[in-house]
This record gives sequence, C-alpha cells and structure tokens, in this order.
Amino acid sequence: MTTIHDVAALAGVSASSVSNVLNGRTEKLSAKTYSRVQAAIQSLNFSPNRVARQLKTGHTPMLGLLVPSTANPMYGQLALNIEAAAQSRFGYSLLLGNTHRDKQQEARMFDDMLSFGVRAVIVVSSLADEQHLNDAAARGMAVVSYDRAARYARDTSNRPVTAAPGAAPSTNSTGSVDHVSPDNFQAGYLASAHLIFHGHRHLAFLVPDGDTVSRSAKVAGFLARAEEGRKAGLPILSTVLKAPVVGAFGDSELLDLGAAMADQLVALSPTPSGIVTVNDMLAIGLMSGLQRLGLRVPGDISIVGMDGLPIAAFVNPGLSSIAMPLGEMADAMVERAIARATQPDLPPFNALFETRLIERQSVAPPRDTSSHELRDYPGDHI
Amino acid sequence: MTTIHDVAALAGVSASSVSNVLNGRTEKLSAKTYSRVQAAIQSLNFSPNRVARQLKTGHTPMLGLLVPSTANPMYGQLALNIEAAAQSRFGYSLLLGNTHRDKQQEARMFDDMLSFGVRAVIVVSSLADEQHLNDAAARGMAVVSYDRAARYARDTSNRPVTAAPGAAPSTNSTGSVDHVSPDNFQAGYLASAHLIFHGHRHLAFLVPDGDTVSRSAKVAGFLARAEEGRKAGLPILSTVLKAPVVGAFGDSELLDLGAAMADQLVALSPTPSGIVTVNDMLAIGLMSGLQRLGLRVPGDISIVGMDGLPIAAFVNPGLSSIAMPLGEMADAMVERAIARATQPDLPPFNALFETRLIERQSVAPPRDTSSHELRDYPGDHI
DNA sequence: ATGAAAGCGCTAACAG
DNA sequence: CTGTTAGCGCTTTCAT
Repeated sequence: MTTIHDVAALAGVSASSVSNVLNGRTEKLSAKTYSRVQAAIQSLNFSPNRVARQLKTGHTPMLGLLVPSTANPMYGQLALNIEAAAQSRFGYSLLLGNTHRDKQQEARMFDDMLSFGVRAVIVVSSLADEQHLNDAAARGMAVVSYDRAARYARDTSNRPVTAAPGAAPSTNSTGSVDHVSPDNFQAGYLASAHLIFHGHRHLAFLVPDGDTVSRSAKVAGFLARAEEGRKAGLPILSTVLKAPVVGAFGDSELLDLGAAMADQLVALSPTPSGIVTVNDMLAIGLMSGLQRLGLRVPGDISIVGMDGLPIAAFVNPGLSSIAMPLGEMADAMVERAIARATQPDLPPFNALFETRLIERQSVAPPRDTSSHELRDYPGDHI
Repeated sequence: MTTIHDVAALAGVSASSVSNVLNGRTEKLSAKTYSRVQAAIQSLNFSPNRVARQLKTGHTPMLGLLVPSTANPMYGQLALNIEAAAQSRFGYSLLLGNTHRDKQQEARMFDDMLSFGVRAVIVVSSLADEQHLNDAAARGMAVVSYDRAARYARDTSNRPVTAAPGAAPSTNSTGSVDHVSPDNFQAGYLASAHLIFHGHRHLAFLVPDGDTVSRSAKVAGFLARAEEGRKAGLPILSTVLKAPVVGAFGDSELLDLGAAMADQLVALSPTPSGIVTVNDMLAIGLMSGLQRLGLRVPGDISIVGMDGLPIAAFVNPGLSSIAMPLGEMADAMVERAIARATQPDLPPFNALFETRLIERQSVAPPRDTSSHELRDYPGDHI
C-alpha cells in the first residue's frame, strides 16, 4: 500500500505538504510545490487511507441505513435513492443493515455502525418503541427516523396542523432524533376518499398485525375520511383488518400475507367492497388471492394500495396507489443526517411530505350501488 | 468516547491486557484479571473502536457489495441474502453500492471500498469487460463476481462440462477474481424446452440491448434447445429480440422496457407464440404491455421469465420462471469472498448453480397448433 | 511556505 | 502472566 510518505518522498517534500494538497489547502502551498505533489500523487496512483484519516479526524464519509428488508421493493428503492443522494451530494458511502424489524438486530447494528465510526444513520423502524433510537442519538449518533413523524393533529378540514420545526411527535421526547415521513394520515385519507368517491360504502383497511407509528397514522386518516362521510349523511361502514403475522418480516411474506387475507376478507359478511392496504405489496398479494378465489378486481372488490411502487402499474389490473415522494424524502433524510452529524445542536427536525393518489384500474364503483357520490369532497384538495 | 485506556485504568491493568481480553486470548491472562477487565468493560459499556483496530491490523469486518440497482427486486433480495450471510456467519457488515451498470461508477466504488479498508467485495457486473475487476483484485481486493461464470462447453446432452476448480471463463485470464453464477445456459435451455414442450414452434428471446456474460449464456442455452428440436425434426423458429436501452438502468426501466417491447413483438410477422425473457421484471413489463394491446397471456402468447422472484407468482397470470438458488449462491459468494480475503493464494473458484423451472400460468399451448410435442425431452432432466 | 512532532485507539512484539 | 513500547497512515499545531 502506498502512503502519504511515499508521495512526499517522490515529490521531495514533507508529509504535511502532501496532506495539505490532499485537503485542498492551496493557500498554504506554493504553486510549484502543489503541482509537484499533484504529479507525484498521479504517478503513484495514490489515494489516501480513509481509515487513518478517520482515526485522526473522527469523521468518516459513511452513512448508515437500517431498513426492514431490501427484498421489499419499497426499501430497495429507498436504499437506491439514499445511496445516490449520499454519494452524489456528499461523497458518502452507504453501510446497509436489514433489521427485519427486530429490535435486537437494530440495536446491534447501531453498535456496529458506531464502532465503525459512522456518525449519521437513517432508520426505517417499525417499532413503536423509539428508545433504542434515542440511545443511539445519546451516544453521539445523528439519527433520522423514517416513517414515524406522525401528526394526528388536524385542522377542521383535516389538513395537518403546521407545526413549528421543533414540534416533535410524542414518542420523541428526549431529543435529537430527526423525523422524515410521508404524511401517512393524508395517505389514509386520500385512499379512503377515493373509494368513497367511487361509491363505496363498506370500506376496510388491511394491515399486518403489529403497531407502527405510520400504520396508526394511515388508519387514522382512513377512519377520519369515513367519519366525515358519515357526518355528511353517507351510510359508511369502515373496519380495520389486522393480518396475523408469524415469523420474519419480508417482501415475500407481505405478498403471501395479502393473499392469505383474501380468505378472511370474503368470509366477512357483508364483504367490504372497497379495500385499502397499508402498502402495495400487501395489495398485490391480496389482489392475487382474491382472483384465485374467483373474485374480480375491481368488478367485485376495489383496492387501493400505498407506496406508489413502479410494479403496481404492471399488475393486472393496474393497482391504484397512494404515492410517496421517495426521492425528495431520501434527499431530505440524507441532508439532515449529515447536517446533524456535523452540527449536533441543530433544532429538532420534523418533515412531513405530501402524498398523492395515482389512479389506475383497481377501483370501480361497487357492484350493488347504483348511486355514486359524485359531489366534490375535501380529499380532492388536500 | 471511552477507550481501552479507560477500561485499563478502571480495571487497574494495562491496555495490552484489555486488548487481550477483547481478543479472547484467555491463555495470556489470569482468570481474575480476565474477569476484572470484563467487569470494567461491562460497567463502561465499552466497545472497541474498529477504526483504530483496523488501522493496526489492516482488517475490517466489512464486505462490499456492488449491484446494478437495489430497486430491482432481484438485487434487493440478493443484498438481503448476502447481508444475512455476512452478518450471521462472519459478523461482517455490508457496504453497498449501486453501480447502475456504469463502469466509471463501478471503478470509483472499488476505490472507495479499498480506501475504507474493505478487502472483500462481491460484484454483480453486467459489463462484458472485466478489466476493472482484475485491477481491483490486483490491488489486493478479494473480488467475487456474480453472474459471469458462464460455461459454454457442454457435453452431448447439454450438461455443463464439469470443470476443474481452476477453469476460469475466458474473460478472467489474469487471475484472482472468483466466480459464482447460476447456470445461465441451463436457464435458457430450460425455458426454451418448456415452451417447445407445450407445442410452441416460434420462439423469441427478449433481452435488453447490451452484452453481458450472463445474457449471452442464457441466449446460447435458449438457442441450443431450439436447435435440438430442429435436429429432432421439429419446425422450430427461434429469434433473439434486443430491446433498445436508453438512459440509466433500473427496476422501473426494466418494467417499462418490457412493456414497450410488446409493440415490437406484435409487429413481427409471424408473431412468436412463445417468449422467454432474460429476467422476471422484463417479463412482467412485457405481459402488461401485451395485455394492454388486447392480447392474452397465455392465450395468445406464452411467456417464461427468469429469476424466480416472489412477485412473479402474484401477477396475473402467474409468471412461469426459471428460479435461481439465491440463498445458496449468496452463501457461497460471502464465504468465498471472505475466505479469499484471508488467503489470497486460494485456487481460483468457479461455481455454477443449478436452476429450475417454476411452472405457473403464463405458458399454454399456442393458439394455432393442434399437435403438441408430448414426448419426453432432455430439458426435463437437467 | 514548509517541516517536525505528536497522537487518534488499538494491537503486537518484546521485556520483565 | 503483565506492562512497556512502537507504530498503523493520516492530520494538525507549532516552529522554522
């Protein structure tokens, strides 16, 4: 391995000068020394050892990312976007961990990253308990948490209450964990509104068992729109269906879980005509299960998913979904994580991103309803 | 940050003893010293700085992984499996890079990883040129390349010729890059055989433009089976369709690419009745495109994909696919990468893994063929 | 403008 | 068995 000293020797200068060149401190070097060193670096194809540098400076251009599973395309995409932002905008590399939504794993991975000198990590945690995040933050890690910045407070039109940047969700009382999230309440609200708009009066929200900040927010939004409908005199039935989860969490399990839920769904009497699922993979699984049972989507049952995955456009029928601005959120998270790693005293950050409905072919008026609600509704304009 | 010296002070011993405890050198310590140090470590919640350790030892428990894009579920899953194997079997963490099949990126990421002290990396490279891999290997990196261990040599029954462990593909002349791959020739062969078995006589292989070792192998297998059919007197037509690729490579592009190819496909006259695609995402895109054109799968056109993605079971109709043993391959790659990092003089390694057909609903006899080939065929038994 | 020297936290001889 | 010492490759005062 070639070191800074080899370069120094070749250029006939001291190691310090090489270091200065490496760090672009042009003002401390004469032009000729500078170029001589440059030449030496080139000819030796030298690239400084980041480990040594890190030991000295305490910094390393590495960003941690903890996701439940990259096998879920949602997180695969998130990883892609985050890596791209980290790399292109800050020159950071990505240290990835799959947590399987396991608290132990998550904690262990935090430790690992800490021991590698990683100072900034982005976490997609499903755990209701945020303590381990706070622990990590307390240990000097800049952590930004994805999908947990729920806000239940709404104004009278169900718009999110504009919170001061410092307004943290209730789970984050101690401090320095930042939050970036799609507006999950809005997502649930939009999905529900879409179904109601198309005439559905018997709605169900499908979600794997296990509490999560984002899931609760989605459910709350879903329920809120149904309640609004009722207040407007519509005979709306809204129920929440929890799918029993056994074993590990993963991409394939979500699909399987959705498929399995088809049976439970049709066993319901009366069967809901409009379903919203907590994510697209679950919706795709459900749709497949329903079809296997001889039901038609959207003929017999309408479905709207959430995530806005590309694949949702390619299943048959195309799945209507609530899309999240993945790229923007990834940018925000990366920026924030790195910013806080440098300036730990930044004020708490809480960003909620707008979601939007993508209409495709999985929603149609219900079979047994002749009168649709065609008037305008608030959900249109959120 | 608490260091080894804090622990030493608290335990009333020297730093070396702490180091010895940390590294489990029980034979060098008295039991009482050992436990005293242990206690100190516990009470300080001390965990050694890996960076410092690495600077000293030159090793770091970090595995590099370079994939085209984790947005493609195939690679998201691969990343998951690799991370799991690395973590659970060796305690290694995963440094992930998305290359977008860009040679510059790939080379830059190798440099990055090298500078982080990573000594073992797994690469999914699409590039026909393997030079940058060899370069990295020459610079002291243990690199195992995925999906490039093509072997065209076959015996008379089209079984892969069992090669000595040292038999490297032609592109790997200089040395120390190891190869792990599904048997792509077999994959192509099986897909082709499946279609022929169901009576298809006009076959097409759909692949994005751009040469790749794995793609070539798949095509070769596809063509080989068609040729066999011809030799057996069947009037088989087999063509290869290259989809023009513009812009970056990614998950969504594959789906879109497949959908776009539907038009080109039906423009062909006569239109092939049986299609095999180089991967599942392309197949799913194609199926969707075909359906949008009013064609039915498998009624009008049969499709078989490759990869065996879970999602393939959930599209409508279910996509028949050639599955690859992802978990086994991930294990083999991780094991090999880490082994070679420790013992650079290991003999070259080349592993080809069996693929298998998963039958679902996307293949049926062609519309205009009344006589099916129902006799047995070699592909059944590969 | 340049170099000498100290040290980041750890490990690995080598003495004691 | 235990402690002392000398770095790993780099950055960073502080002299010169």
